[in-house]
Amino acid sequence: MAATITDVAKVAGVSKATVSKFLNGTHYVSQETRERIAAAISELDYAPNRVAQGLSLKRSHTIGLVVANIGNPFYAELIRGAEEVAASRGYTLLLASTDGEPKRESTIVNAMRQRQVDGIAFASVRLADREVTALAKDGVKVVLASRNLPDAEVDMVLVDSVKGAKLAVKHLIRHGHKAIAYVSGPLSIAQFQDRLKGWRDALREADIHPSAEHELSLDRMDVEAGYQAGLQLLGLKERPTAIFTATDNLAFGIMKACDELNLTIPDDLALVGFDAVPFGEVSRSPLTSVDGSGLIMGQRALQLLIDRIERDQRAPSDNRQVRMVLQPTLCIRRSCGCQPGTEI
Amino acid sequence: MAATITDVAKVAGVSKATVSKFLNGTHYVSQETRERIAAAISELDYAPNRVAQGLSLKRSHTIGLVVANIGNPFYAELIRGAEEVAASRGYTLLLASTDGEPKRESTIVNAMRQRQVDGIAFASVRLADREVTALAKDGVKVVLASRNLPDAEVDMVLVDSVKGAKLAVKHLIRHGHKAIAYVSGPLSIAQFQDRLKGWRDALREADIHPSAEHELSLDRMDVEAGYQAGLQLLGLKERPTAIFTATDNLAFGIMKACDELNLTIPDDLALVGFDAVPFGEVSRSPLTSVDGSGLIMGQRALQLLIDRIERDQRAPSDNRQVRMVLQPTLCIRRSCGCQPGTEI
DNA sequence: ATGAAAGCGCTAACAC
DNA sequence: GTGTTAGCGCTTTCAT
Repeated sequence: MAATITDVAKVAGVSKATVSKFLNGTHYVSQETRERIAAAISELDYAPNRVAQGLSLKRSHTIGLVVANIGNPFYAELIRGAEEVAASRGYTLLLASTDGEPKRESTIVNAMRQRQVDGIAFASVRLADREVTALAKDGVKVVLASRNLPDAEVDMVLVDSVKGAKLAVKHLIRHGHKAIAYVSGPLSIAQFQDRLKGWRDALREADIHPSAEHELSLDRMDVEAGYQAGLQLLGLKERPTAIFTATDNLAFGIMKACDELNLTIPDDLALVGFDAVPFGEVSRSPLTSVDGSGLIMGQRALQLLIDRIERDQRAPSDNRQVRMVLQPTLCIRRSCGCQPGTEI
Repeated sequence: MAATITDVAKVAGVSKATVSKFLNGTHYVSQETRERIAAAISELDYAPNRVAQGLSLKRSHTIGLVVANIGNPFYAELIRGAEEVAASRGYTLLLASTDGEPKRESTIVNAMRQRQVDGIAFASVRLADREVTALAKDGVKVVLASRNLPDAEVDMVLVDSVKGAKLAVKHLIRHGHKAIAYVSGPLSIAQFQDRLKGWRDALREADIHPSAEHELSLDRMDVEAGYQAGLQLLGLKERPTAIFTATDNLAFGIMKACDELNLTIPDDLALVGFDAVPFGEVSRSPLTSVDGSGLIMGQRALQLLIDRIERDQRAPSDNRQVRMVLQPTLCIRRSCGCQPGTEI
């Protein structure tokens, strides 16, 4: 149905090779034949078949993006950023979501490799450091977005989680809180470890010793999980007066729990999240949150990845690993107890 | 680097053709050679190159999904549904977002065609009916998800918007409201026209004659747009006591406006949205909304599309167009004025 | 400056 | 049952 390079060549009265050269500007083509080819192309409405091109060139101009859960607004933002730079640089995204299942993850990686993606961006890794490193060694260009595998030898972009958590907790302390709980995502994820550390450090520096019951780690990070955690925490004898959560979704769940228990935020409970998803602006109580910039992370990750892919074209096996760490800021709204105009 | 079918053939001591036959189960292969091939495959860790396969078969097992804006949770849900069935049926998704720009849309379509996608699912079309029809005639399998192009001859799955809107407005009327405004997305989109019609019909049936000022149509559908609309509507002398919005995002914006004006939902203003995105559960006021089921729409759309793609393999050019229309339900929370336990 | 030919990895007749 | 061959649409030496 669609025209091929052979059709164009025929119509223009030249060889496929010449058309190809014209198309890629790789060799000189005389003014006259250039015009004939151009005419043929527009006459036939020809567009190169990227699949064939890919087979020949061994480059698909396609990048795999794997996220844990598209429904989580943090990933949605990240995808948005990724898609934006991919498109602007002539790549398209193959999207897949793991739903947190490690098994799905390797299935996905295989599927992507078979499709000859030029690289893979992971916004979700359950794979071990060594598996990721193995991938990279195997020639697959990899970048980690918002995930920290300390020992994996691949590029990554992440937010300084320790610092972010300290920002959050110190802010809560400044509001006068002492009983500040931490609700975490899976501790197998380094970023959540870091946030835990930030929480601990901030408390220690203020000479506060948290009750063991106030440190909770969940294995999911959806609203429902946060809700359960909220119920648990708020049912304690020693009830926390403030909670810091590892992600906004978890904070939203806590809001739901407060709702049910007729607790008011921030009066009965102060709350600070992590990610600063846009939606926090219109959540039950406007959510104060550490800005992890999903959007920017998605953008940077793809830039890094594409840079590496294209660099590798001419200077194969360049091994400088880059770890880009973004500085977090606190996005202050009202769930922390601040009043408009009188932020502290 | 990666092993090819030729390598496998060599190691197994057979021809490529035989390996291919084994792989696709398309011809009989003797028990013995089957074992030799299997051994070779696992020894070499071979996986077929889908690009080469695609070139030969003219099928990429890839489907393009184009949405307006990934950041909108409605689309996020739709993508989730789409990804789920695509993956389960062995396809992967090429994702692109238009940001509402019609120009980006045709760029995207071209890019996807060059990549030989087996079909395209549009969750966003600014293209005219005839362009979409042209695409279909041109052999591209197309499905519309949550978009209604009345004259396009392609499959579509959508929610009954007229009915959904009536559900919403009647509910508001039952709550005693008479001054019920409608905040719409772009009226160039048929679904929003339908929601407008539903609003009008419901009012007319109740013998209510809406003020012209209470019908607002926006050209974007983000929270910010809703916020502006809210400010405008709530600044009116004849202030509405209830608002029905064409999408949840718009409703969230209105909540923000209420916040700023110190208006309480549902006491000062009742609100009903459309889409029932999960987040409505934890929005400023739990949002009552027409359930448009983004998730289901994404699933169904991909099923339809894949069915058509695969059907077309054996019975080319089957032209029965299918329009699947989902029945909306009202997801009652609290922004409409209902109390837990006493829904009306 | 242009063309002929081989090759990318796979499938599909058609022989044997 | 299995192998030979040609071909999918493109790029790329290597000649000319």
